[in-house]
Amino acid sequence: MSHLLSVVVATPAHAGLGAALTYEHPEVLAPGTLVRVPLGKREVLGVVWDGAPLDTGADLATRPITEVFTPLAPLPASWRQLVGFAGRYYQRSLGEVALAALPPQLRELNGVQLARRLKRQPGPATAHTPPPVPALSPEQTEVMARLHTARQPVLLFGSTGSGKTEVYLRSVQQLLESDPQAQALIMVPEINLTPQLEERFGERFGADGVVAMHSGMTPPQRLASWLAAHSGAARIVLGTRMAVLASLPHLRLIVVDEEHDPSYKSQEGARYSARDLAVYLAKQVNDSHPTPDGEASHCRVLLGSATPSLESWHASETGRYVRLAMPSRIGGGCLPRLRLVDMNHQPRKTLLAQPLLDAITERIGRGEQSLLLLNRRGYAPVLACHDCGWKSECAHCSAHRVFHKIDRTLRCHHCGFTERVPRACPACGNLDIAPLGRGTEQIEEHIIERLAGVLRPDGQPAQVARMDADSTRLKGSLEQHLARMHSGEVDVLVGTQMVAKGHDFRRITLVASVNADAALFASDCRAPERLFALLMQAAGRAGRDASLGAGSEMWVQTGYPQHPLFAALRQHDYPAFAAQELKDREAAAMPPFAFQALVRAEARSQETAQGFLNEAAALATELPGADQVTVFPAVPMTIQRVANVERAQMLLESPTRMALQRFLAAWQPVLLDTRQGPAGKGLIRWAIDVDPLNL
DNA sequence: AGCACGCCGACT
DNA sequence: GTCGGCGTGCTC
Repeated sequence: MSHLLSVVVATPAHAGLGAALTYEHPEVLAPGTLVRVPLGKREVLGVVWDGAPLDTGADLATRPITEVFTPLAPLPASWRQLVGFAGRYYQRSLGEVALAALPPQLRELNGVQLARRLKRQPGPATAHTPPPVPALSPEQTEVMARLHTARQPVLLFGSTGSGKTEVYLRSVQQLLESDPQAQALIMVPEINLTPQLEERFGERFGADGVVAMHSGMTPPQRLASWLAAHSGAARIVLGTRMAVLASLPHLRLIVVDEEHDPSYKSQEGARYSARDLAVYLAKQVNDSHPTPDGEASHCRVLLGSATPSLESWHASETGRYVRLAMPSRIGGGCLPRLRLVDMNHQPRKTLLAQPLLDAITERIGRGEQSLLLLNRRGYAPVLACHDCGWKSECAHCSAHRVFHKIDRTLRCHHCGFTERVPRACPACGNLDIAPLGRGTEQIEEHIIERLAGVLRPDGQPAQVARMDADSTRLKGSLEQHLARMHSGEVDVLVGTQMVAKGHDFRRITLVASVNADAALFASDCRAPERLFALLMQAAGRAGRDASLGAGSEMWVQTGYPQHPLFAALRQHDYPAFAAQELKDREAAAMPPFAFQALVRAEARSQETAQGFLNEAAALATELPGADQVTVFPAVPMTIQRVANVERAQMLLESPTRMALQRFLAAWQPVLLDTRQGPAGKGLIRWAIDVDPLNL
């Protein structure tokens, strides 16, 4: 006698298969069990899902499950609920989300190999002597006390340097001590930030119970971490957004550090927000373990930021989240003073204003470090001919190729197309072609020139370094850069936003944003919020050493010094900035007061891409929820063409999340049909992005 | 998504 | 004569 079971496999929503397939097996298997099943001519990894199979739909014979991964415990209910929710909410198939959440190597192993891997798991923890734990500040103590009683998600609003990490460490410590099984998940926005976090947690709790999870790990490492988390051996999981989809059977604490960071929103595959899923997951864990001793099994979420997302800030205003503030820097260090340079009063084409150069020079003489920020790598964003107006456009994208002086190339940052810089204008032969605008390479070159002859206290000439995606491409070179910075070898560091994030440089007393204006007037409604966060975060790099803090400064070069954003920045007043932004958002009916989704389409021609979207929209007017959803006409994306593919998008807006969700769910089959019909001819692909960050 | 089948151009 | 391009169709 065979039993019929629902099994989820990695099929995308457009494959025309149901959410789960039906297979047979001599025994009933618990939901969450990993299995290997035949699918067409191949064998794939699958997960037994909850609920009896629905009718198979077609009159196909059900096939038997090939193999059951018996040594592995079934994936927990909270994980299945999370995956189910993510699939529904972000409009992807269950199988796609479920299988993407598993370590890729799991697909390649059979049961025997897996059993071998499991045996290789580390044995009992080696003894660990915890280091002396620093005393908490009054603010930290207060926060720890209030954390304990909060039942909702907590927004930890703490300035840079206020000791948020110590609060995370203490929360983990209390958890591990109070519950011998409990697990904690700590997320950071970037891979770069995991090593230093791993070190801090390893030092405090012993390296045995700590594993990392991010896309920079090798497949065997990822499998090992995943297995350690799934078996419960790993008590602490540190990782990037993907870690929220790990299997953590005893999860009791989730920390989302720098919760405002857009990196938490995935930009391919299922476009999920790891921060939002973290909040959902904690709620799931709590709802599925309603134990009377609630306290012990309660799963907390802690969202930390000095500049929270407006979504989280709003939730903490309405009481959905509890807001706990830590306004002071540890050790009494103060936040840097803002110095605005009005570029209208500088000679035209000034790269770095004289007063800024003087301030940097002065610091070099004192043995202090400076940080120059510019969000453009390369030497100049465009190369242009003064005579005929030729510009270094990419042949395959609607974008300029960036001039990289170091290797004399023009590079497209979107498709990678690279050529040597032409000697003369390719259009008219004129020799007078010149860079337009500035990038990190140019700033580096310029500052080296301007600091010629400037000496450090030790009598050595000033050292300048550049840190961006180009200078850190090679393995280990990021670590090298950081080490040179920490050792004090470098006096001035020029870099893109990667230098603004998280790194704790002790001797920086000056941070300068070379050109902030592009972000000030971008059409995207989130641009000011991002700029504010970036500048605050950058400012946080300065004066971390309290003895130097008093003289630390944040310089901003701008053509619009009266912009209200700078007034709030001067006071380090995020609440004032957020209040103003939220007022504007409410008036404009933008998130978090409205809910959005984007449908994106790619085709060889713009007409095809837009035609598909507009046709699908025309067929959607009667769908459930349509009366509460505004569907805007399809428009070309900001960068319309990438690698010879035309891109269009369509914005959807609704005053309620529910209506938008209902509408999207009903619309998906329509989009699939449209894809098959005449309007879908020539379409390359399409995708839905719920709660998009970049419009 | 994979992996088949299927029908038209340049190679041993 | 075959190898191979990617267009359409199917998978419990």
